Amino acid sequence: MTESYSISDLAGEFGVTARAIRFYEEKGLISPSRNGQDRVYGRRDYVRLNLILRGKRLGFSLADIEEMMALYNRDGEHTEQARVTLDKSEARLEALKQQRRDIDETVDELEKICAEIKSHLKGKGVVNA
Amino acid sequence: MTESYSISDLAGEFGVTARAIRFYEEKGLISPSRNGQDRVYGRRDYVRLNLILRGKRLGFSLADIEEMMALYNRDGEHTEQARVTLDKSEARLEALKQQRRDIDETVDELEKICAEIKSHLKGKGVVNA
DNA sequence: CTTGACGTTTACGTTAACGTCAACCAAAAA
DNA sequence: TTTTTGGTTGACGTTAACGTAAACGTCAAG
Repeated sequence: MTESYSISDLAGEFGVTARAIRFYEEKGLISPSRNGQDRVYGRRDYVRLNLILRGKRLGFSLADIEEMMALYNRDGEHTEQARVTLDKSEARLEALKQQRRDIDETVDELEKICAEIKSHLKGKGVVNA
Repeated sequence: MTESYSISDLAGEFGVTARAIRFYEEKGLISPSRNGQDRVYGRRDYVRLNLILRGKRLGFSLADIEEMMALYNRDGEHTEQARVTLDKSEARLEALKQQRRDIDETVDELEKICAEIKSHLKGKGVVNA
């Protein structure tokens, strides 16, 4: 009952190629178990792949994504290491918030453009949406 | 008084290399005028460079950015072309909104991590921020 | 039994976005 | 006048993130 997936299951689910998935493994971002020679992906791998793709949508490099995922894997928490993790997390947060500001600006501008075009198209029976 | 900049002025202002700026020009994203052989950047170039860099922070490719900037340059607006522009704008908007959702999720997760670490570091006099 | 469908590894190819010279010109400063 | 300082055009180098192809194993269906 421990849900498992083949490589093409995952490729299908997430809309990526098997090659890409193997590549992420090669980079150490996921580590599926094996059934003989074949890769077997479990819940953990599924979640990680999801995180990877979200990171990609945000424009992060795989190296960035690896670092971010490491932040989730805090274990024993030695004090010194915890501080490092905290600093990295806060740096990431700053970058993400800058990104959100950038998005907000861009969205506003694009929405204005859309509005203008729509009003331009008005009175022409061209609007179908 | 028509404010103008040298290539290193811009490079300094935006924290990019002159090489990068020339590269953007080579790709047709900006087109400064010339004073003899030297490039002279005006207000328009300044604004465009700003848009380029914002696009980059959002993880867009230069080709994407070029397309987005073209959306701003609507001119005579032939009806048919206007529809194309509208469709493209709306597609971009969708992608941006997805990106915003991704950011919100990631920010939430990172903030939780920060909070946990902070509480872990409490009672240890290690918190300096 | 052989033909797919699906999986594997190994390895070279590709594109984007610059970095890094080299070799040059021109004006300003020493 | 020689030397900076800042700019220019090639042209080749580099890294990331896969794509693509070759060559092979495996198991179920025809």
